[in-house]
Amino acid sequence: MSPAADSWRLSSVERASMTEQVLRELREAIIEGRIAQGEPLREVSLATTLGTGRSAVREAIRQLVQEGLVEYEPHRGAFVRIMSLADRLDVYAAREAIESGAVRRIVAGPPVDLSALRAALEELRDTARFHDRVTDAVIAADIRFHEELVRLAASPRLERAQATLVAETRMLLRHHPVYPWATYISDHAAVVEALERRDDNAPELIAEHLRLSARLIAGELEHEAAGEAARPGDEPFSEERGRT
Amino acid sequence: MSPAADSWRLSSVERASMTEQVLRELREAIIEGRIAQGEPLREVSLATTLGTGRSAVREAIRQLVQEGLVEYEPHRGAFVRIMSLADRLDVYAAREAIESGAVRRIVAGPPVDLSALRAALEELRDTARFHDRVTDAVIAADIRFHEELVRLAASPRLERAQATLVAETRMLLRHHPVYPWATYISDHAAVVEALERRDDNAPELIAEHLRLSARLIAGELEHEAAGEAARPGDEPFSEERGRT
DNA sequence: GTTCGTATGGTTGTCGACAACCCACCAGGG
DNA sequence: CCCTGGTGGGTTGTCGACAACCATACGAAC
Repeated sequence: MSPAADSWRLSSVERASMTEQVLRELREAIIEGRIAQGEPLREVSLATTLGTGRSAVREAIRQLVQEGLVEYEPHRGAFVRIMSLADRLDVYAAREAIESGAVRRIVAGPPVDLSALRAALEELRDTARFHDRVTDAVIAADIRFHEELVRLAASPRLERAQATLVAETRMLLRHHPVYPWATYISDHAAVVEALERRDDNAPELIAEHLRLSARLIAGELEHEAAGEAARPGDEPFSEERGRT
Repeated sequence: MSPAADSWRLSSVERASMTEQVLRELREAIIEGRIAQGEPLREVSLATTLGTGRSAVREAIRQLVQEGLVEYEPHRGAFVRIMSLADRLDVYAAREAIESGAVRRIVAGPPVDLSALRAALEELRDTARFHDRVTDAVIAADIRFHEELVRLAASPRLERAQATLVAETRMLLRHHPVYPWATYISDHAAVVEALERRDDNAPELIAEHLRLSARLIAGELEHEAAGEAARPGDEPFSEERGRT
């Protein structure tokens, strides 16, 4: 009955189900752009190339639909979602609602332990210090910080809502224009400090941070919109601008 | 090539896939409490009773997991989620973030057409007038209003986030204590009026409305928590209090 | 030329079968 | 008595097969 006789504290090893593996593989492939936007995801084709059955692929695709990376049309199949400018802005609009809502909840509720968030901030600082551009490590640290932030609100449903936006966020960050580093770090630090003071302005700080990111994304693409000039907010972002 | 030769404007009739039918059936059964909380959802059993195969049931269950009605443990199966008091409060906490975020977006953005929202409000008024207690019709009208509200924010991702909370909301409303009707209607009306004035206080109004609902739910159950007094926020809400 | 019907290849929707797995039970040894 | 190891029933994980379906191309009739 001694529940803690295993004092080595080992992290539970988890076997990955077939669906899980396929899910990860497809998600990474889409985020990294190895599968182009608009491309169809054929079940049998993917199943054979991944060396698995259709069921696993099907379930993985269903999950990717939830994450917004894939679009599904009944009897027609799944397609890698084409992210219009409006879509990219919407990711940040939704994140603004969720994350600022979470922060609002944190400052309104009882005091919370901020150590995990501070640690995430430090890691973000260090990672950014060693990378002069937006690498996967920086992206991971950034996501981590925002996840830790929402976690403090102690709302499983807000966490879930945020989780469905993580994949899209990662995708966008990969194509993010250079963020002014000083501002980037200080934005995050400001949020932490505001939380330490239990400042009512904290929700607005995180919101403003996200709005800035959104504006950068919109700004980067302005010349594209100017080039086509037809229907702004409808062009996929160019993965291969300048290639071939 | 004349795309509008069919001037009758008929609403697209949609055949329901097997999965869709199973999904609806299970969802209603859970919301109405015909399947008790904690009850396991066995795939073969459900498949045979519903006269379908396991695939349909499986996919439906996956969707219900997303909607928060069902909990899933790998290799163990699916179980109707047991909603603790904390869970019920969390539904409203998440809704507060999403809906007040949506309203914040509406008042910050360009003016929008409020006619649909006004219509929803009227319908809510009329429905409530003819029902002295919380019926399915009232619930539907309420949900409709809040959906219309978020819709005005023109954010697909916020709509999606809200959609995942609709099922749980319906479930909670069915067991909602009597809401003071006058306040109930005026709360909604106040939001619409604030939007008409493009009032900065509109987000706070909807947030307060949701907080009131949450408090009512918490209040109703206080004596239960007092009765057990052990771990508050962990008891499922009693479907059969006073029966048999 | 346009419209309709029809054939056809490829894809998804749905199903049942088999393997992998979890869990409760029981027997045996310390 | 407690722990270990094995066993069996029931459930999920995964797969391939067949049916239903969609889109296109190709004629035929007007």
